Amino acid sequence: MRVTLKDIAKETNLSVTTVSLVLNKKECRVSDSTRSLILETAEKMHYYPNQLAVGLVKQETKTIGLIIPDISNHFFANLALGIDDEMLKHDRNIILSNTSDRPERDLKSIQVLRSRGVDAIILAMASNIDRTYIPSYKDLINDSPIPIITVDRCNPALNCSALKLNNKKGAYNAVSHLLSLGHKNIVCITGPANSDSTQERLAGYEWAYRDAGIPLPKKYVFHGDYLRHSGNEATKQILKETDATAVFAFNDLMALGAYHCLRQEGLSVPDDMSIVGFDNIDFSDMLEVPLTTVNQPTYEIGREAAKRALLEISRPEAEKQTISFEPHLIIRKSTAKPR
Amino acid sequence: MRVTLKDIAKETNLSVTTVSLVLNKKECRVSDSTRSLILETAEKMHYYPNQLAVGLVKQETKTIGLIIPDISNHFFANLALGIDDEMLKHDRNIILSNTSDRPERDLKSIQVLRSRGVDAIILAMASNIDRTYIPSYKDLINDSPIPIITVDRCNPALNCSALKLNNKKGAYNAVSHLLSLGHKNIVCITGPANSDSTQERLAGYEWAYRDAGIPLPKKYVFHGDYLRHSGNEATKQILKETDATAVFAFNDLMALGAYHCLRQEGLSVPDDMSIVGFDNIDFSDMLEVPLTTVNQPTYEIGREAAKRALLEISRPEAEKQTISFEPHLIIRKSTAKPR
DNA sequence: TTGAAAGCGCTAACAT
DNA sequence: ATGTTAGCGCTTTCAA
Repeated sequence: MRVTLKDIAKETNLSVTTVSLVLNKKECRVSDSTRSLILETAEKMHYYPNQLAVGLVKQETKTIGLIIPDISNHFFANLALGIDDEMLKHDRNIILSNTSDRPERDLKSIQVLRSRGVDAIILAMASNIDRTYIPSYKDLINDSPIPIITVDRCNPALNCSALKLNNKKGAYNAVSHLLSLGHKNIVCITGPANSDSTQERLAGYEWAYRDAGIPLPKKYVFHGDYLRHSGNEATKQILKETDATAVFAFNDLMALGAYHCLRQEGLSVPDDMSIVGFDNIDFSDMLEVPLTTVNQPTYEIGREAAKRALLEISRPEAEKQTISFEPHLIIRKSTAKPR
Repeated sequence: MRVTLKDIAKETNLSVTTVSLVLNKKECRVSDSTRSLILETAEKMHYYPNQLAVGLVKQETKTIGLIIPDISNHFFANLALGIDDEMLKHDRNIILSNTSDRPERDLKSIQVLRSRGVDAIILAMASNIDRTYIPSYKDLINDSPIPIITVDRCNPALNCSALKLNNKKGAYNAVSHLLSLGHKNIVCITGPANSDSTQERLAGYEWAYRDAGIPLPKKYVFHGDYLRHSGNEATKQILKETDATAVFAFNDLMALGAYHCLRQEGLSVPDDMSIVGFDNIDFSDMLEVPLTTVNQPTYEIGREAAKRALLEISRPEAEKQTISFEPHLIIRKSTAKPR
């Protein structure tokens, strides 16, 4: 059995109250002599408080729930790191919940984490949420007794603060860069059609063309699934069906697939084909031809989400807020003038 | 305020005891009618138990602490995933603690997690632990009231179960492969000199040479720090100072650095130089020349660590155990006969 | 078949 | 300056 307040009280012949007061550094009352006596015996007996008990009475656990699709994904790992670093500063811990991108697990996790008394939840929702799930999310999130902050992915029906990259602007930047190099026929490799980010990036693509006053190519949408292989396949199709001079892959993994396909075909990047990615994962600057890509400040988003959670914990009446991060195009070697 | 047992008791005109009994599925006692009444009102009122309270009385929180150096590192992220997946099956959650590879944070985290009542801790210690820290680790870990399982890194002075890859064997396999291709002059790019894994892999290297009855090269140790850049620098040095035909990098990141250096010098892999890595990170098979490397079954190690933790929770008297994972060399395109 | 009461370890309002 | 008491939400003996 661990050492408790009671043990220390007994040892020092003082009351539990006094011990508690001292150990919680409430300066008031208590003489210096008792104070130091208590401090010493606590030290000696290796006392440390039972946070379960503290949490039970204070109704606050100094604990935050983090729900994400896949911790092994570079994006979410960095997000988690940002959150944890920020929480550490505030002596809070995070309880991790990995959903394998399954909506029903999002919902279950929210319940479980609440059961565990977390003070707030940071949620990166599953990507493939079909309509039928939305009401359940709404039930759980709108009017939640604790703050819930969504990151990366959100849904307009949800009444909660949200932090995410301005995907549309990111895509706009990427495509504008290609257009300004002189490319006219730029094609996309998208993510899953029903994902928010795909829609937003596609809108950014079209916006860039409109803005430049250049007509859209006849066919420019090639579907991928955010995994590398799909980038490879889509590129094959692109080579067969179009005379595109540039490819905008909606993430770096698919851009990598495109590289592979082009190499197989004996084509060179960027001489035969320019490529832009999205995400700026670690490896995009370690490639033989470093990849031009849109940076996602994942770690920063994590930190800001943590800060926002903290704020809403201390001020539950605070207005829900949507915080948008501005994308930044990193120009490397995979883009050049068409020849 | 959340719905409590008491609320349900009041609503149904039953006692808290009965409600608790039913909701915990203790089949005994209780008539079918009261049972269903309770079940229904619990459902209706959206009751879910306060795990803090449960934990307090049961002295078990169904919660596991995970202490790792860096969740954004592919290795630890996969480890965490394995652990979480396994824990999910057993309705347990993990509390994450990121240490930035700082030993003092390891120690602090152990305390904090205990304070939070975790039932066990899985610990991947900081890599740069100098002697002065060992006693503190011993104090905290040996005779810990809860099981502590170390993964990846351990220390012989610690009395706890440990899971890790057989690094020596991994290095042996890698170097034997190169030797069998006909390479005689194979050099290493190591990790930090004071790290366990570096020592073990170096021993494996030498073992392979001994085993093959081939004399060791005059100079074969080049120091790196497990980061990419150091692989690049070491390779420059290797080209200048040796006539090696193969490089064994102690991790994939440094192997990547070696690739870059060789390309800069206009040399080709594997024609001019064979390269073997260690870890098998995602990207090692996405390179222009896919990397031959030693696989670490990180996810599996995580799952096994979780299982071990569970076992020691249920049987605290169980003998501490050291579990070694057998490495597996993945032969890709970066190794060939010397020419 | 059901309930009362004690207690897990702690905090905080209220005495003294 | 210090102690008494109640209670956070739950489980669990023991009693009815």
